[in-house]
Amino acid sequence: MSFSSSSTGRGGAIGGAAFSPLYKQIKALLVQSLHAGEWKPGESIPSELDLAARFQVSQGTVRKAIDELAAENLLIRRQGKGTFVATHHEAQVRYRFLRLTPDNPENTQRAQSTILECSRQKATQEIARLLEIRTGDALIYIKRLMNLGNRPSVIDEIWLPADVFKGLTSEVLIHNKGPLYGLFETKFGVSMIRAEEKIRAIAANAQVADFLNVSEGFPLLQVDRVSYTYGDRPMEIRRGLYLTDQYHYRNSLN
Amino acid sequence: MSFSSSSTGRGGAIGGAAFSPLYKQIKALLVQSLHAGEWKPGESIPSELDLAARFQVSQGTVRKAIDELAAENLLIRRQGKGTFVATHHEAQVRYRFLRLTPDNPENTQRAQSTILECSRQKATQEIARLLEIRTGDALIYIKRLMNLGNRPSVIDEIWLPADVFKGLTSEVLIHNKGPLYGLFETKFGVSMIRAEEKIRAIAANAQVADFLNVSEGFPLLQVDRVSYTYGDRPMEIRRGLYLTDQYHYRNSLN
DNA sequence: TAGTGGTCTAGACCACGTT
DNA sequence: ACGTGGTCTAGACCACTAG
Repeated sequence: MSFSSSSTGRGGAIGGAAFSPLYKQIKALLVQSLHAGEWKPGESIPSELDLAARFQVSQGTVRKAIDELAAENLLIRRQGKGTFVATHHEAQVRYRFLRLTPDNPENTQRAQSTILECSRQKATQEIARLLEIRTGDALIYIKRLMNLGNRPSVIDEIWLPADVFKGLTSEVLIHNKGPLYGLFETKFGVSMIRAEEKIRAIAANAQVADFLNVSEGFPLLQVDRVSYTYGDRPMEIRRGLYLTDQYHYRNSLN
Repeated sequence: MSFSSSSTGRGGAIGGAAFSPLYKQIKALLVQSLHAGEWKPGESIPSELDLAARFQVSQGTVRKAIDELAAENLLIRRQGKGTFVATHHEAQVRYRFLRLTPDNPENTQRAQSTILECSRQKATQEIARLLEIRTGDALIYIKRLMNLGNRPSVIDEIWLPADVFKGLTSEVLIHNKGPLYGLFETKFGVSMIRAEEKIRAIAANAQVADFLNVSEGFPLLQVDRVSYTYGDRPMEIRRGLYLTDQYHYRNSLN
């Protein structure tokens, strides 16, 4: 295929004329296939040469598209084996989105969660805004307690759009082993690929203090998260309260 | 230059025989030049073709080396202009390593800092370990109060190796406009390129509460940071206490 | 041995910024 | 018009994994 500006080929803009390189267009097509479920989490995608033939471009162009998707953790490259769709199942012990780490690395964090509640709610204005749905739309609400190293350490409140997570009940949650995001992939076809968090220090209220075995007013980390699937669609709101006297939230700055 | 395994070319291992691609070797040479100060923060480095000639490799190989350095924020590419050494000066308003953001984005955070203390200390065992120096080595200790939006919001304590930051006094700090890391680049030739943070929720003690205009016991974010220069050498320890009732620490997960 | 991703090259042309 | 980074191609060969 020849290379030219946006008026040519896939993804040409209608009138804006924003230049979009070929590999970006290929990348968008790959994401589209991922979103459509053509290749599922954990599976391998076709080889670079196969994709090059399919899209009628050179291997190098496919390569660059895959490179970016691998950098964004949508795909995982394995030399000699192939390129695989990222999954929250493999990360198993090391929860991909949980940045809580023991101060003392010897304490292997055996995570274990207890469902405290699983009910239906209607979306408040705030949650509707974040999930890009309408106020009053049906939500599934989950409240759970997580133990790290046999000690209650995290309380999570989770809000999900009910239409997408139809059939998500307390029973399903209790039977689930491993990360919640793994369940979302397997049972509901929702892959979480990115999240934004806002972190604050707050004081534990009476109820929370009771669950976490601390006194009322004890300082906790409040982590407000919005998780996104393919195409930057928000799919989950989560508020986590972390006990950070023996754990900390780790972060890298570049 | 031909392409072969580690026994060939620059960077060949002595006996371990770990394979190192050419572009990784070029990358290491570039970092070496950056560290040596051949190109200073804000300046441009030679063009890709010049570097290709200098290292006797193809432009594509130099390109891949620069790509990775740009991804790590050591270099900044600007189409049509050149490739520049990253600096903490340009980031000016948007402090590169400060993740504190107003809950209400309208509140433009006018940062302004007051030096509370600048003295000499000897390294404790803990700080010596983190800075990879010896216990008892000379340190410069800085304590400062930062105002965001005309409200005291952050208290920082900073520990620096005295031999590297010779001549860093209270006067120098007070006269400095802009980010501290900009001062480090200009006056001491130290470029901070990466940092690791550990975040916890703690209760304000009496002294801190007084500085931040809150009551004792008020929940604060405690951010412990280690900053690194070229070659992963730790060069700064920092403990920040953040008031997060109107601000939050933002983070992206991938 | 075959297939996959990973590296390297050489050359052509495009987009952007400056002169 | 020129120089810079950005995109694309085609082809060769290397490294890793599996059958």
